[in-house]
Amino acid sequence: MFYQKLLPFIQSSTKRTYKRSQSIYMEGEEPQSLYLVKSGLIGLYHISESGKETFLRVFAKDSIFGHRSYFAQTPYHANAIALSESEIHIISKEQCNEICENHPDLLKELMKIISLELGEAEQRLAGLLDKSANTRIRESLVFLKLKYPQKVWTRKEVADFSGSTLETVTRVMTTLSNDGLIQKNGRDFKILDVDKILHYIDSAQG
Amino acid sequence: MFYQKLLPFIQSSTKRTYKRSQSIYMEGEEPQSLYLVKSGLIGLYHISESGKETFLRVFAKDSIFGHRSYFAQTPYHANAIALSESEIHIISKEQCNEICENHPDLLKELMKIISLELGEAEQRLAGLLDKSANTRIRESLVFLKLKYPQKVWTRKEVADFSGSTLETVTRVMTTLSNDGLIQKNGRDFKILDVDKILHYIDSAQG
DNA sequence: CGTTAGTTTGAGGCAGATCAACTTTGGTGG
DNA sequence: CCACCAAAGTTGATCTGCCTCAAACTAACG
Repeated sequence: MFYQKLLPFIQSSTKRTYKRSQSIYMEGEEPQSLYLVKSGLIGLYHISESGKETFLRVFAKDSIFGHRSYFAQTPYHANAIALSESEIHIISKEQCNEICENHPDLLKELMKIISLELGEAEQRLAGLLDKSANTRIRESLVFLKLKYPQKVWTRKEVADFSGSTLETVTRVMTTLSNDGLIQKNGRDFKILDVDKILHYIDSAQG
Repeated sequence: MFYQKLLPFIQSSTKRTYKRSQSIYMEGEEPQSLYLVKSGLIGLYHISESGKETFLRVFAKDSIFGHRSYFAQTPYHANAIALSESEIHIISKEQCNEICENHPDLLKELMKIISLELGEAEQRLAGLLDKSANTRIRESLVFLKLKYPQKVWTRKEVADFSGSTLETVTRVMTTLSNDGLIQKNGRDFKILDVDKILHYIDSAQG
């Protein structure tokens, strides 16, 4: 795996800790390094002038981030924010260059990662146009909670990820809970029936 | 530039011609090659089960496509369709492998291309959520027509690119034409005042 | 010129955003 | 351990952008 191959470079790298809501980098800044998540959860957010927040990507243990801007050679197009207490390895530009020059296998691995990310982004782009908010919210609940079960996802985070609002997320969750498809525990929740959540007949689109 | 570096590999590659609306590859197929546009215009489309078409990317002279699926090692996630008569070089999987193994500079170049594409996709994703259809249509008109002026863009193509409908595109274009910001010539149109088109006060969002 | 693909215009409806007021949760410190 | 309070969640009522459906029109090409 990618992370394994990267290990030798991490030995000599800086490690930093971030608390929830702390920013690792901000849109517009020049990329100076790559980041590797050692523990915790990082969210990549786009924030528009009007203040609308869009939750673009999640990074968990062993994921890298900051790679897009590094290779595009453009300023960051979004903000990286800790979603929970996180430890991050910071890989310097010099180390990155060394990797690129002398480790084509790692480069190819990175290529695969970014290709998958582009696929996901375009899939979501299309989904925003042909799926109802209700459907997107249900898919996001399943995706986020099954992939990162330890995290207590807020309604706002689900809303920003699904492209909706926290009020609408609340309403969908209330319905799902009443139908016994999820179980609410305080602010947290549990997925009870993945299939029914995803195949729920959405009156908005049959 | 990328295209220049790729030239040696193209000499021995197959060349094919596609008519407007002809498909180069379809979603779900296994990637067998990379494609390089020699002339014409290619559109990458996602088509949902309900039939909704989303226009993801445009490829003009000297752009490659098919690279995302090739490196992600997944089936194509979208359809590549000729938007006008086009000549395409087809670079075989074997040649691709050879490039990856022995030409890290080309690989890094590809990395940059795909990083920029991911940035654009995520920018558009966020735009769908915080900009009105009206704004997105005006931006798309400017982007598509200024970047590819020779192409007579249909209302449907603009709609699929902006995430809207052809009726709404028609209405926006009628307004812009009445205000003297674009000039309609039959089915084609000309951009007259980029700044005013983009800074148009959208009553929907100020 | 006939035919098809593309465009225009109108009328109607609704998903879900927005605004607002209230309740609950869970961490903090006295 | 309890009281407090900021952060998060709930619920209701309203409003609208623009999608959808429908029907008539026109460009462009063989």
